[in-house]
Amino acid sequence: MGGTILANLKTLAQTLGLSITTVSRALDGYSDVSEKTRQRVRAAADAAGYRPNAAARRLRRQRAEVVALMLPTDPGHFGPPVFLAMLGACAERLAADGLSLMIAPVARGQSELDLCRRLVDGGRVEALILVRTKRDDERVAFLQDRGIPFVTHGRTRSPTPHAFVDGDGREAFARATSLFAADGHSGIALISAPGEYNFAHERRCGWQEAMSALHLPTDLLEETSPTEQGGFDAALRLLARPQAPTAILCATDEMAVGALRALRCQPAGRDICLIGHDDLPTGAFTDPPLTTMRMAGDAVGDILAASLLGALAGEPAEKHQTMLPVEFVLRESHWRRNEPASASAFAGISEPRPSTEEDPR
Amino acid sequence: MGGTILANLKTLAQTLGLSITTVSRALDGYSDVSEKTRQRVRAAADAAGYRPNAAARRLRRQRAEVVALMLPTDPGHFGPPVFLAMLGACAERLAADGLSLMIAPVARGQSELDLCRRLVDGGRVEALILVRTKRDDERVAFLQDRGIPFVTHGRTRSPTPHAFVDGDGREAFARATSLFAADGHSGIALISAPGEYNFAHERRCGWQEAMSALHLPTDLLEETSPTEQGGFDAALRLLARPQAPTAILCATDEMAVGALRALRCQPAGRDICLIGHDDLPTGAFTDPPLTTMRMAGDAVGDILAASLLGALAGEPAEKHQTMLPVEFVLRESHWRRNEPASASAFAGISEPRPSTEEDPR
DNA sequence: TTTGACTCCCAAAACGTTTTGGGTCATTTT
DNA sequence: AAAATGACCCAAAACGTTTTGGGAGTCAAA
Repeated sequence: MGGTILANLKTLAQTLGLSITTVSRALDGYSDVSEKTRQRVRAAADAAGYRPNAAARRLRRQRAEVVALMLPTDPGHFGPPVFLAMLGACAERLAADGLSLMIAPVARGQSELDLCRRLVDGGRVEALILVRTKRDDERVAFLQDRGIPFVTHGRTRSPTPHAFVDGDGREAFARATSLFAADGHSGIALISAPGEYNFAHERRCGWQEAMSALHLPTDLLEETSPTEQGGFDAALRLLARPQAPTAILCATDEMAVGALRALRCQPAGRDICLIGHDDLPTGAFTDPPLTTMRMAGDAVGDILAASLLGALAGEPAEKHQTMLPVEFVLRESHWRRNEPASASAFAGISEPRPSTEEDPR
Repeated sequence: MGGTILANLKTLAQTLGLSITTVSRALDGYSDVSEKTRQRVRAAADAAGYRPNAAARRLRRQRAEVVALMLPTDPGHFGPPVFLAMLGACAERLAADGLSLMIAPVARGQSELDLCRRLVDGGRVEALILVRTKRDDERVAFLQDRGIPFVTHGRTRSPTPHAFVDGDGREAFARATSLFAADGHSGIALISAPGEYNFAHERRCGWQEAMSALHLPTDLLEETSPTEQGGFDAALRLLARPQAPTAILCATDEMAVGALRALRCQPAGRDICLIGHDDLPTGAFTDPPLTTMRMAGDAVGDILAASLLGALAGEPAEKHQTMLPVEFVLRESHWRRNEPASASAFAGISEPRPSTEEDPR
């Protein structure tokens, strides 16, 4: 119960018979105040429940002490399951360094760049976290031009390097394609998300490169919105082709769930193999259970925060470019139902450690 | 384009040959600057990309312009599916009123009250959003004592009223209990979450009151942690009782999913009816698909923000106490598998509008 | 001419910190 | 005895804004 509503340096100084300067320096641990008075000040400050006023400190220090995370609100948004945990971990790590995490949703009809500007120009933020990067992301260019530290979740094609955390979707989709081929598939389709998104581009490249290396045609491609509906529609279109695929890769699990539903509708669809990406919890319960992939490393939020702190400390961007491996989560949708699962080429790959969605039995 | 890195009122004033005061007032639309100069100022400000420095403004105005949402990080956390959308909507609504939403996770080993104090005392926040309230929530008492505006997601037992948004879990659980009874059940169990949480208490009361009204015993009760594992364990314990229940109510879907798994393990379990609460997406895919309930009204985030703005404007708390009805989401887990679904008393209740998880067929 | 009203502008005082550039003693060194 | 060193402390300036309390003109009414 400190008593008074506000506790200033001024009131503290008056109470103690010291100057504001001395009180401030005492609390900040400068060496030019005696040990005795330092303790006296600490005690008084604690008793009064004193906390330096954030606005005043930020004004004087010219540091916002805030980092914003730009939250996309459009469909195919950043997937909930990991996201919230990531957010929490990130905020927690940042808080340990005196930084607050604020959520900046892009308002309807507002451009992401505008929001970026608003945040930076008002001195409201000191650094930014960008998710769902585009290949050519105008926010990245802007921030680099302005010299504002930032880290992205997902790479970009920016000529000047920047800090990022990303999964190796290209390698993962190439691997999945090869494994499908090893299982005897030759018509391997890709349901891709819009190519402007970097993650979609990478995954498509992985599929394309693997198909080319296998001398298989790369025309079994559908690009659609990264939503369940998009996946549903795209799968129907694939099935309607004269040469329908026997295996499908989906850029995201959300799309994969939609595709799976489409496959269940069509008699020819039930035998088609399918793999998604993201490890949405829902995938464990689809029919058949969805085989998928996920970025390894549970602490993406942590890495994001650490990289940002590095960028803030002026460390070179190259030191904070984290590529996380992508690991498979094998369930059932990837193997041909008329053959034993153990005969699949996928059966040879190493199993990931159990996910948190594990059956508690 | 703008040119210089910083744009002050000072530099603007110098450029225009005006005083700082005039520039400031012109931009704020005061009536005591001429229309001509106002336009001149606007133009110059826009050209320079001027935005008032947030820290300075906040210092002068003694307003943080920030509201924090305390994010629980412990198990049985706030459910992802609604949460992220809610967060975004809330932030968006607040931004429209010039407020930023910051995420304040309670760090490991830190008390929620401490965090509250830290936020308030440093003038870092102007108002707070509390989720997962306890019946006797120390944060509520603290904030009321300090006169800090806040809104909670979930009620509390606080003697002085405060703004909240909550679902009527008591009524919903009572109704579910009655409907189970109408279906011929007499052994209706409740797997409850810790009673210190207000939502858990309400739901338990609903069940208890309905059971008492029906002259049924209320000893088929298990209290456990609000996690999948908790639900799993509790269901096993219920099955092991001499008088096992024939129907089970679960305080949350997460617990219900665990319980469902437990029921599948036991031969006697497969005939037991079960209902959860929260409408987790996962529930649509469990075996059997989970019947559940959810808070109606898609715009909880919006209401939360609006109530907070009301509280900030000094409006009486009573004006911002929103009780949302809870609606059923009927799938399969609630009816006796050996009878037609249409024979169930549940079949008589009105169907909710389709959820976003609807099959796109 | 004085008075008042009205229009447009401004100097200066906050807001609460941090930091610069000393200042005042006492103690030691020349 | 004078000068230098060290240990403590402080006044005042900045950070960039908003707001208070006028001040200078102009014009119309007394």
